Amino acid sequence: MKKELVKQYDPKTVEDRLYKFWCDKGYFTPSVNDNKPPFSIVIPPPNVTGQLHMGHALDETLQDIIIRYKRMHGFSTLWLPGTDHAGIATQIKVEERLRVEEKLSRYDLGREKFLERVWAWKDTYEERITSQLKKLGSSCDWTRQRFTMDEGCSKAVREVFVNLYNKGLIYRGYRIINWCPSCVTALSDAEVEYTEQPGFFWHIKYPIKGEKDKYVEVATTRPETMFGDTAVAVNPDDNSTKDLIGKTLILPFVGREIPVIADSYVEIGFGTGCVKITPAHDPNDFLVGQRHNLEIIKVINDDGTMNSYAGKYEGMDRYECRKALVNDLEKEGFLLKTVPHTHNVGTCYRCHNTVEPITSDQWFVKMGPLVAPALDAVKNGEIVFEPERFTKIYTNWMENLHDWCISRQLWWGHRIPAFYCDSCGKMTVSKEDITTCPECGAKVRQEEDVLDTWFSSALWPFSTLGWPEETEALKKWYPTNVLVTGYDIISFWVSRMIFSAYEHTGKKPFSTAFIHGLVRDAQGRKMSKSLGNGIDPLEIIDKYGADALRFALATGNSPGNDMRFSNEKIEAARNFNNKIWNAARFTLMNLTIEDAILPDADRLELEDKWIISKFNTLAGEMNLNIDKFELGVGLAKIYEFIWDVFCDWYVELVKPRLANKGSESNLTAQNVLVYVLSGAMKLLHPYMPFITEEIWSSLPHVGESIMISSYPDFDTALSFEKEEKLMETLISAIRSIRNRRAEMDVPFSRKAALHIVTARDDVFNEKTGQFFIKLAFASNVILEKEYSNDSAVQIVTPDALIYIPLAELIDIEKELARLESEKDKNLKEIERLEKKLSNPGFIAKAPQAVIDGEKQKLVKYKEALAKIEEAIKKINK
RNA sequence: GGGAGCAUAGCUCAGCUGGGAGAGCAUCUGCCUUACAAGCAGAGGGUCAUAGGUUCGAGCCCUAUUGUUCCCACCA
Repeated sequence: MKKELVKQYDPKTVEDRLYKFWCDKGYFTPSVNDNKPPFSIVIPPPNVTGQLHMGHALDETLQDIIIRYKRMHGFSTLWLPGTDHAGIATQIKVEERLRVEEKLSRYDLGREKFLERVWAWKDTYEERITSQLKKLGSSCDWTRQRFTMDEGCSKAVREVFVNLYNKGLIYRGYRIINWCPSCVTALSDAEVEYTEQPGFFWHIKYPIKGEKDKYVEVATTRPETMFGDTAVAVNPDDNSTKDLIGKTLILPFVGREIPVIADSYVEIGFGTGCVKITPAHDPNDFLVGQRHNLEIIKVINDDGTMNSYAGKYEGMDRYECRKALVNDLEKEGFLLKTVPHTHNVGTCYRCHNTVEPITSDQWFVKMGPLVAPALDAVKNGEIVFEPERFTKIYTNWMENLHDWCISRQLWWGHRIPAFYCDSCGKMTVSKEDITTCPECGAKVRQEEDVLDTWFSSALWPFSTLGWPEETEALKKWYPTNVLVTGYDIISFWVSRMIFSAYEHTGKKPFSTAFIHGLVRDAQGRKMSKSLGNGIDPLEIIDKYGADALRFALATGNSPGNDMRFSNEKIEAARNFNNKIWNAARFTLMNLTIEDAILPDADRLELEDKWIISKFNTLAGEMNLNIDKFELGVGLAKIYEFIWDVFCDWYVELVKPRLANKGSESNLTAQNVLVYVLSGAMKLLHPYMPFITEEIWSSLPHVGESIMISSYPDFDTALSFEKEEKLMETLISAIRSIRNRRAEMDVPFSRKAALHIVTARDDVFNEKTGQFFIKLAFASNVILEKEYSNDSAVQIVTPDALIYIPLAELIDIEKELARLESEKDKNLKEIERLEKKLSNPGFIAKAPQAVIDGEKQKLVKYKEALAKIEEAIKKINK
C-alpha cells in the first residue's frame, strides 16, 4: 500500500487528531509499577485566572521537549499537570465581575456565597486553560491533574501548617507588614514591587517645648503619617543635633508631646539629620520604636483612609489628607519648604496600587531555621541551577530573608486552621476541623484569614504526589528531576519549594532548576495587557500550528536569556514545517518498498555513507546538547541537517538513482532515505511533535508511535569518516563550479564538459565522482592527467584543477585578474601559516593535533598555489 | 548601595571546555532545475563595545572603562 501525503500540510487537522491518539493510547500516563527508571518534572501550575500567554507557552514547550526526549530514552516519565488557585488574583477577578455584572461587593454576598462564585469561576477557567495547554502538545499525564486547593493539596497544606506551628516555626504576631489598601490584605515582602515615582520632601517645623520659636526641622515624603509620630530621632554621633537629644517636641496640630531620641539608624549628613519616627507606618521606624519602647499609633485604616488620630482629616483618603494637611501646614507656618524628590514606592504586585506599611496582627513563618538546609543544598550541588548564574540570585535572596507573612485577609484560599475559643481564650491549631474547644468545650470560631497562595505552591512537588501519605507515586518520582520556570519567580516559588521540601520531606524537591527568560515582543518590551502588545499563542497556533509556535519559542536563544517573539521567527518556523513536509512527500513519491532496512555497508554508496555518518554524528551531538539543556543549539543542528544537508544535498544527489527504478542502487537509496528521514523525525520529535509523528507514521516504520520509539544516539558502526571527508571535498568542488558559472554568467541551460586534472583518482574517478560533477551542470566529465585547454573557466580545488571549456564566455583579462587575486590570497595564507609554524612557542606548546592541522592547511594552500600558477602560465602562453 | 545579564553582519540572535567568526530575516544577482517560489543556486556585508593584561594563540579567560537591561535593598 503506497502512502501519500497531501500537498499542503495543515496543522489544524493533524494536531488535534494526534493529540487525541496519544491520549487514548495512554502514552502520557506512566505506570507506577513499570521497571523503567523514573523521570519527573515540575513546572509552575498556571493560574485559574485569564488564559494562556506566551510565558506559559515557553514553559510548556521547554518542558515538553525535555519530557518527550526522556520518554524516548526509555524513562518512566511523569509530568503532572495542574492549576494554582492564585488567591488575590482570582479573588480580584471575581469581585470585579460581580461588581460590573451585578453591582455587588463580596460583602453583599457573604463569604460562603462568594466562594461558591469563585469555585464556579475556577471550574470554567481551569477547563479553559487546560484545553489550551493541550493545544500546545504538552504530553502531561491528565489522569493525575491537580489543583492547589483540591482535597489532597489542602491536606498537605494543613499538615505542613500544623507541623510548623508545633515546631514553633509558625507564629502569630503584631508586626509591621505590607498592606494593600486596595486588595485589603497583607502582603509578603516578595509581593511588593518597587517603582520609582516623583514625590516631594516636605520640611516641617516641630516646635520644641518650652523654647519659644525654637523648632526642629524634619523632612518627610509622607506628611500624613505625622499623626502617628511618637518620636524624632537623631544620630547620637551627630554634633549638629546632639543638644536636641532628650528635648520634647510638640507635634503640630496634634499638640501631642514627643521626645527627641538618639538612634544610629539616622544617617549623618542626609536630609535635616532629624527623622520623624512613625512606628506604625514605616518598617524602619517600627524597629526604632522597638528599640526605644515607643508607642505605636496607627493612623491609617485598612482601606487607606485616615482614622480618628488624624483629627479633622478623619475619613479622608491618605492622599487627600496629605494634600489638605500640607496646605494647612503652610497656612499655619509649619511648612518650611517643599523639595521635589523621586523615590521608590512599594506597589502591590497584583493591583499595582501603593502599598502602605501598617502594623497588624498576622501569621508568620520563622525563616531562620529553614534557610540553612536550603542554602547548603545549592552550595554543595545537590540542587543545580541551570544556568549556573541563578544560584547567586537564589542565595542572595535566601540569605536576606525576613520572616514570611503568610496570612491574607482574603476569602479565596486555604483558611488558616486555627480555632479560637472566645470563652476560655485558648487557640487551637488543628489538622482536622474542630467545632468545640478541647479545653472548655465551648464553641470555637475558625481564623478568618487564608494563607498566602505561595504557601501551597511551595508544596507542589510533593503534595501532588500524595504526601503526607507514603504513596507509590511519591516513592517512585520524588524527588523530581527537573523544574522548569522563569527567573521572575525564583524568590516567590523556587526558593520556597526548596526550603519546604527539606523541612517536610527531608529531601530535595528536584535536582535541577532549569531557568528560562521572559518572552518579549519584537521591540523587546515586556508583553503586557496595558501595552496591548501581547501576542496570543492561541492565535499563532490557529494560524501556524503548535509545532511552529514551539519552534519559534525554542530557537535562537540561550538558557536564562530573554527572547523576542517576532513574526519573522514564526514565519521561519512555518517555512521549516513546509520544507520537512515536502521532503517527506518527495520521499514517499519515490518509494516502492514496504519495509525499510538499513542496507549493509558494502551496498552503500558514497553519498549514502556520507549522509548516514552525518546523521549519526548529529544524533550524538543532540543528545549531548539536550542533556546539557542547550535546547536551542540542538534545534539549530537538526534544522541545519534537515534543510542544508538532507534536502539540499542528499536528496539532490540521490535523484538520478531514484529515477533508475529496479536497480539495486535504487533500492539502497530508498532505504537510506527512509532511514535518515525517519531518524531525523525522531531527533526533531521533542521539539515538533505533531508533524514528526505524522511523517514518521506515513513512512515505513516499526511500532505504533514515534513518541515511544527510541531516540537515536551515536553508533560507532555508522561512522564513515573517510566517506564523509571525500564527500566534503566533492561538495566544495561543486560549489566552486557553481560559483564560477554564476560569476561568468553561464546560462543555466548551457552544459559543458568538465575537464578534471588530478593526481587523485579516488576523488574524481568514474565510479565515485562522475555524477556528482554532472550535477554541477556538466555534460560530461573528462579525466585528464595534464591541463590542456587554454580557454576555460578555471576552478582550483585542493585536490584537483577543474576547467570548463567555455571559450566564448571567457574574458581573458578578467580571468587573469581573478587568478592573480586568488594567488594573492593563497600567498597571504601561506605566509601566515609559515609564520605560525616557525614560531617556537607554538611548536612547543600547542597540542599536536592543532599543529598537524596547520601543517596540512599549509600543504593544501601550497598545492593550490601551484595549480593557480600553472593556470596563469597556460593562459599567458 | 549590593548583584546579575547584555554589547558579534542592516535587524534579531547563536557561538559548548581559548586554535582565523555563523544562522534566520533583510539586501543584490540569476533561476518556475517535475518535493518545496513558504523554494533553488550564487554574492555582498563584521577592528566580535573600549583600553589594558594572561597565552605560542583571545569573540571566548582576567582587570578597568563606557553604554544598556534587570534583580535585590530601601535614606526618612
